[in-house]
Amino acid sequence: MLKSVKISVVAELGLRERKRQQRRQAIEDAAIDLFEANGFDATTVDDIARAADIAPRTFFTYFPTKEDVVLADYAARLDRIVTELQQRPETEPAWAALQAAFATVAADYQAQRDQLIRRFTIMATTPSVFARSLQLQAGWEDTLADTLTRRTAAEPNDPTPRLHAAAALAAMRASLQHWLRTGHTQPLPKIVGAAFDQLADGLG
Amino acid sequence: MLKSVKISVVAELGLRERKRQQRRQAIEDAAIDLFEANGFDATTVDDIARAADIAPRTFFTYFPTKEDVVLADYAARLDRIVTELQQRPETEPAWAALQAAFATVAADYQAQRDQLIRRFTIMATTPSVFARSLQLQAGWEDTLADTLTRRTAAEPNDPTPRLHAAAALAAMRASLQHWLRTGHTQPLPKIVGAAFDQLADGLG
DNA sequence: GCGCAAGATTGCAGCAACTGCAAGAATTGT
DNA sequence: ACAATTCTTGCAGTTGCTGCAATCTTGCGC
Repeated sequence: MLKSVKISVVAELGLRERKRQQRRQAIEDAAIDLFEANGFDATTVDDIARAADIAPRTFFTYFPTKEDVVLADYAARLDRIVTELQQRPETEPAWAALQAAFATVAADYQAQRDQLIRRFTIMATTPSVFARSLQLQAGWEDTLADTLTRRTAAEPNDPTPRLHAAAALAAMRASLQHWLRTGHTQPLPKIVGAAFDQLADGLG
Repeated sequence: MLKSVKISVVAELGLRERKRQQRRQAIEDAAIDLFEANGFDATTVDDIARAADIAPRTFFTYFPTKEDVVLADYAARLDRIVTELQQRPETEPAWAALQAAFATVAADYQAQRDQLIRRFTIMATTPSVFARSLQLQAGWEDTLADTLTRRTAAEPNDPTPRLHAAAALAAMRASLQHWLRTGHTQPLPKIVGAAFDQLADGLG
């Protein structure tokens, strides 16, 4: 009976898939706890496996690298931005559309504040994790640039979309850093909005 | 006699230092050749050591990671930018000063075209090298933001200098990518200048 | 020139991330 | 209940990178 309730609520996921998600969550939780307690580098994959009650080998069927545990839902975030971007009216200028898309992500961040701060803190203090996040962001830049190129019907080699994408990500990154440094007192969407405005108005 | 000539020309470096630089160069050359021939990942440090005629262990007294061979003089480049930036008149607006500083680096790049293209090509096709370069650039961003903060006498928590630094690096990166993609036909300084202008004029 | 101090190279042993492979266990549809 | 599919796991191996201690090379004062 419990089962039938769950199934009806959870949109009919098989036992397999449900277990998989549970396990993934268990690994994440165990890993983040260990990273906070002992530091990222001092925590081995074997440690995580022990804490999450799986075989060490199994870890790598859930995450490609140790770093990716910290950045678990980065990929989903990009999808979100691209979707928002594509839903913006075609007549809107590229930069305004970007600003709107990033505003929703900033709101997401703000809503999941505590979750994210734990992860960002690990990221900010662990070079290898930080490097991995930059690598993922570079992938975002490519995708965003492509999306903008298509949106604005620019020539394939026009550098403008890429510059827009790069500037937007830079604004987001600078804003996040400022948000964390100032103890996340101001609301993140406001900071991000201000950064975008500053770039829109020109830096000269 | 050859020796005495060399010494007088090379500003009197000791035998020790000269040998060190030769060896470093030998490692770099051997490594880049192997990377191009077989790919970065398929080349082991042992391979490089063998080709450069050193012990494997010695490699790591010259380069902290395998990736750093490809990015050998990245650090020197940052010094260059910061020095240029500090020599700009204090009255000049921050963005204009940044533009001038990056213009000289763009000219350097253009001058060392062939050398750099080999390295950039490896970088662009090897995720781990690319990640490492982003990591180094993040360090630049910190240094540049600090320099600008001091220059403009901004409050320590003012996000503007960081935004400027991030935007400048984004412009440089986007320009470089465009330069490479278009077969480095246009002069790099021109591309970089245009990107800076675009940001100066505003993206709105 | 000679010998001693400083610095560089090297070999060894070891750790940890990650991979391919194949055997065994669980889950699924019938 | 059985067969097919998929997932977990153990094993063995590769590679990057590190600390340490021995050995060799260079620099320098005499």
